[in-house]
Amino acid sequence: MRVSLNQAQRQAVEHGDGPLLVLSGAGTGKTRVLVQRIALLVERGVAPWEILAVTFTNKAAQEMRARLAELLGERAKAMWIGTFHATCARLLRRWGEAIDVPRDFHIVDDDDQMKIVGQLLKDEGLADSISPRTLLSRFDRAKNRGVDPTTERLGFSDEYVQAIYPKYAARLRKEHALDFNDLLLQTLRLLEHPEVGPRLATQFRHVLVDEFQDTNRVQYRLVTALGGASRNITVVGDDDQSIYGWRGAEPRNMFDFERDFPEVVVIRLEQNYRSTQMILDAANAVIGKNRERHVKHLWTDRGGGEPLVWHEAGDERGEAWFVADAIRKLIDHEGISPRDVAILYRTHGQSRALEEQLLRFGLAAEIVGGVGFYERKEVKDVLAYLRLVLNPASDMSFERVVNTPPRRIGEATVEKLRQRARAGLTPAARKTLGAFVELIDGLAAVAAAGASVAELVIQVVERSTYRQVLEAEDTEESRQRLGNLAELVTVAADYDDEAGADGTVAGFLERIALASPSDGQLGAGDGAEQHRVRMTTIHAAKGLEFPVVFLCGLEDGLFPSLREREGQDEDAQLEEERRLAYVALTRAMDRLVLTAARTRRTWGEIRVQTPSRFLDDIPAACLARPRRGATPVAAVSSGGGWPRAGAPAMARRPDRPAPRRSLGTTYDEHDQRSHDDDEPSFDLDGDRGTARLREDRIGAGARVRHVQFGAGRVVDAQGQGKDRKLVIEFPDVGYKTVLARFVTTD
DNA sequence: GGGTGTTATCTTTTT
DNA sequence: GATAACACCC
Repeated sequence: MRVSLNQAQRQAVEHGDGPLLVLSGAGTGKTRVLVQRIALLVERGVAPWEILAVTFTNKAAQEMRARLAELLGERAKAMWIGTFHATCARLLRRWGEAIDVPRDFHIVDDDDQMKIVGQLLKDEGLADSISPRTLLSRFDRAKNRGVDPTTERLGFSDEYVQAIYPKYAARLRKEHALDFNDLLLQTLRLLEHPEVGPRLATQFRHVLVDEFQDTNRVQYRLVTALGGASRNITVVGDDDQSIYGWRGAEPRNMFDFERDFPEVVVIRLEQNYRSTQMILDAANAVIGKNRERHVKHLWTDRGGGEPLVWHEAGDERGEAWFVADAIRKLIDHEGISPRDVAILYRTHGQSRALEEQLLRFGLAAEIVGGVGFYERKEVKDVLAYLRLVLNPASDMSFERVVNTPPRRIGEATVEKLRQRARAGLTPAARKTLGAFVELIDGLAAVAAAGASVAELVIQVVERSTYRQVLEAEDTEESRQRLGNLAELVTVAADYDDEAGADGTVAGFLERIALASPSDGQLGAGDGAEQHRVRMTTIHAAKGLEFPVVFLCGLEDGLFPSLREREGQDEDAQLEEERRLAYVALTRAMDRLVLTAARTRRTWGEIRVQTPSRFLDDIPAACLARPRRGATPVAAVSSGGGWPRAGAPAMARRPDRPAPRRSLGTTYDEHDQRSHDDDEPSFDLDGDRGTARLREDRIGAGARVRHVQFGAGRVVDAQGQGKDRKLVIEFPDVGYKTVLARFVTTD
């Protein structure tokens, strides 16, 4: 760690009592400031347990704790360091009973929420009216602001919210469950409790908040309430990096803080220690287009730097090929470590093509986020067993596993139980249910006998016959699942080791509930991560830095995402995307490569893409691109090496009249040929171009074969691509409408 | 009640 | 392309 601090940093570190607002641009060393400041507070006599540091992600919390442990040793352990949600869970666990939050509450994740809401919608006969996801986002939108969804009077409240939310809340109460927002809201209520509130407000002599621009209204109130007594609140943030508006973040909180704490000392960190001037110039130019911002003057004494490389490939595989090839050469010829390289993208869906090509080039990737370990079905099943052992009254857990693995208890039986119509059960069902109850009782006995969490997990997998069933299946997938369950045992064993005598099943479940899926990623500590290129969404990359950054998928519609979002106007949305671009660009220390694909396959559909409008904002002098005709490889490495500053290239939109927002355009063969002429080297498989739009070629008169109905003749066809429907006359079954992708042409 | 095959839907982004 | 929901058949 750099020990020396610049003047502004020093001022922030040494600030004494009273509110402090640190406006810190990207790469200006805010984490260092926070850590040093906390260390100094302890040196000055503040007890570790009187310090509360709130971060946004578990990763950030872990890192902060680790750095403080280096400086302070054991004392770091007693500090309150965690995410908002983890901190609130801890407070509620300790004090929640004062406001009737049950001591044994558990936390429901998105999946559970969706299931509950889906079921309620079905019960009310509204399943076709609104999707659970939309409804949940409406709940959240109110709750993010501390408003009860049913009393919301500001416009977006509607009959569905009115109908379902009370039932949803009741359901959670019954299950002793809180959702993520409830954690925050209940803690806020706790702070209003006449006895507990004042006590909590004085417990922390110093409250410090990282990424303050991403706090929502409820979190703002939490911070000011928790630090209210001493007014020793330090908030650190950068409104240009506010990228969680969709989650209710209000960057405005930064200004409100100044208003609510007039004596606040404001310090600006503007010297960037991370990136070259070239990278900063590009990033500043992009963010400069935003209107709603506090203008900052980021500067660096790392002058110059290499221009950004821009490459547009034919399709996403070509893009991935370019990236993988470039990384391979950086490692082989320039001594770059895989660990120094990050591939960033807008959505998780982009990762697959990239990973495939990396593999082809012998490069291992660590994908952060995506389909997380704790979201796997088998893992959730076993966790549901644990929850059921803990709380036999949990209907949600019961319904999840009563027939998992299948033991002949079907929907009909479950429905009877729901109706409390036990009398109507068939004798067979009774017997099976009895056995299930015995299974759970047996597991409870194991737990009561003092088994470790890991042992209990093993018992669940064994006694539920999960292992036997998966072993009998013996497919690639079942082996994978078995492996995941083995991994879960390891995770539990780690927890046992760490928590020691304090470890409980409940503690284990809570840790998992609060962990983001990406926190469950494996491979930590085996040394292999040193050899892995990191791949992550831009959101998950916030706060990180890498010597070399590849930013992929710079295409309008993908990045910026132009997807409509309820409750946020288009301009605000675009500004947030632009901030996201700013975050992405400023992750890079030395080298930055921007890529796009002219066509991209999404949802099995090929679309023509246009380069991102953000590219237009990057000054031409900051961009280089491989010479036309040269293989893209040459530009990045090998012979020509990395492009030099002043390379005579600039980003241009394609001059063909591609419609700017051409998201619905289907791909055609001419397009493909012309692209392939451009970049013949990308065709590695030799299987491209075959059967691309096979479906569209099937029209009236075609002879086709269907797996079920046999051979037939097409009499009519409608739609295109994967949605193309055919009306087929089959000699045996008559006319049938069938999707074109389900028939073969012999 | 369960298995199979067909169809609809899906994607931002995270605690 | 993948997966969850659904319809149909045993």
